This record gives sequence, C-alpha cells and structure tokens, in this order.
Amino acid sequence: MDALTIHEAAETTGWSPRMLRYIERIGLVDPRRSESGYRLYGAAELQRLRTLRELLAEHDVGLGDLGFALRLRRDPEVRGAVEAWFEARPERPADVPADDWLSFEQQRHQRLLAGLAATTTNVTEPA
Amino acid sequence: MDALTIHEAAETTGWSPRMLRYIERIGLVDPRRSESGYRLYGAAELQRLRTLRELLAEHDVGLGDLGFALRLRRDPEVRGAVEAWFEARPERPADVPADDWLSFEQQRHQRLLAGLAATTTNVTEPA
DNA sequence: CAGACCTTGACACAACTGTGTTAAGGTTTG
DNA sequence: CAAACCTTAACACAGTTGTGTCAAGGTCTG
Repeated sequence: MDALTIHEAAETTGWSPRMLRYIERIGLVDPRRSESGYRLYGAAELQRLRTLRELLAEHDVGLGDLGFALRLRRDPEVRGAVEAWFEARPERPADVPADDWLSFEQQRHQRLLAGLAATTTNVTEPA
Repeated sequence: MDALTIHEAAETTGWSPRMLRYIERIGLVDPRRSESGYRLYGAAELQRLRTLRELLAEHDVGLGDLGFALRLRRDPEVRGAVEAWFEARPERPADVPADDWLSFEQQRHQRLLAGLAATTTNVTEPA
C-alpha cells in the first residue's frame, strides 16, 4: 500500500475525515480509489491538503471560494462570462454627446418606464 | 442630474434598493455619490447591474462568488496564492525510486507520527 | 416647510456552508 | 471471524449569505 487511508490522511493533514470527503465533493482534492472503493491519499494529495489549510488560514478564503475558483478554471463558459462581466468598460458610442444623456426630466421619466432599453448607450464619468 | 437615484436604479435593473447597497458593499458595482452622499447610478452602472443579473441566473454563481472573483483580480497576493495552489503539480524528485515510497509498514507508522514531514516527496499514480 | 426621497444601522429570517455524529452495511486483517 | 477499518446517507446545528423591513436622521423640491 503506497498511500494513506482517509483516517491516516486526516491525522497527517489536520483535516477531519468528514472534511476530507467534503473537500473531495467540492472537487479540490480527490484521491484515487482502491478496488473496493477506499480513498487512497498519496503524497501529492497530502501536500495539497496541507497547503490548502495554509491558504484558507492565511488569506481568509473559504472552501466555497476555492470551489468557485476551480470552476472558473475548469468551465470556460463560466470563466468567459465572469471575465466578460468584469472587463465590461464603458464604451463611448460617440454618436451622442455625453452631456446629452438624460438631459430632459420628462425624457428621463419616460425612459424609466421603458426600462431604459438602450443598454448600449453611455455616459461620461463626471468625477 | 445625469444619473438615477437608488430607487430609480432599482426599478430599471430589477434589484431592490437593499440589494443595490449590498452589491456595493461586496464591491461589484459602486456608484459615485452626490455631494450630499446620495448614490448616483449612471448608464455604466445600470448596465453592469443588469448583466450581473443574467450572469448569476444563467451560470448559477452567487454574489459571494463574484465577490471572490473580484478579490482574485484585485489582490495579487491572494491571486498568486490561489494560482500557486492550483498549479501545484506533483514534482518527481527522482532521487528516490517511486516504488520505494512507504514500502515498509513500520516506516509508514513512523512517518505518520512524524507528520510526514517530507512534503516534497512523491509517488507514482498507479491508475 | 412638508412629503418624499436619501443615508446608515440594526433586527429578522430562510437558505446555504461547514462540520460533527450516527446508522447501515462492505472490507481487511490479526 | 471479530475488531477495526472503510463506504454512503442522513440528521443536526452554528455561522454566513441573501434579502426584507424598520428606525433615526439628513436632503430635495413643489
């Protein structure tokens, strides 16, 4: 046997067996299995489990956070969507002078009712 | 006034005023303020608020998740640590034959007690 | 100058997270 | 073959998240 069982791994890493299973469900560390289904933790997994502890402790991140980070790097769809959302900078269409945006109160009210449909329009950032 | 107040912004984006403040605290969308401290939502913010809704709905991510993603791209320290953790691939030291790792039960027990200190050691992945 | 907005702060509450414990059953081994 | 492991599933429970609502007080506008 060149690997540790879940209780042994728990002992060396400081996690509880329960948490090792939880961490596995999140997808952060999943050990290989023996023929009969026992989890087998090799040195690589033990290492990751220990550094995982440090990571969480030092930078106040949660397992869920890491789980999401994992999703970000595995699922290009989600990654792309998130990336795109963050990247979205105000594009100036230039066909409309910035100062004109919502210059009339009445127009403003109308637009409110209309749900401000023209989402591509934009404004200057007056400090 | 070239921007919407919080209630107006709420109406056009579908978020509640309460949630707009919450989203702001998370750091995802923070509108500029008027002299007297009123939140002022410009078109850029409204846009982000709407796409934020889509993002959450379509890909089952939470505000907290996005908050963490934000932290990842703002705080290079955290980003580095997380990146490093994910990147950590099993390095084979090669000065020790893979099959030798924990070959003796007694050694194994000793190593358990010692906390398996040699974290850089590694193992082959026997499928 | 009163009514309708805005501000922050706090109480509340369901749903989810992180974690332990226990139950029912399979595996490994002295 | 019984003790000591392992497995999954479930109940439990405190803490966090997401969300509403209310309170005390400032601001804007007809």
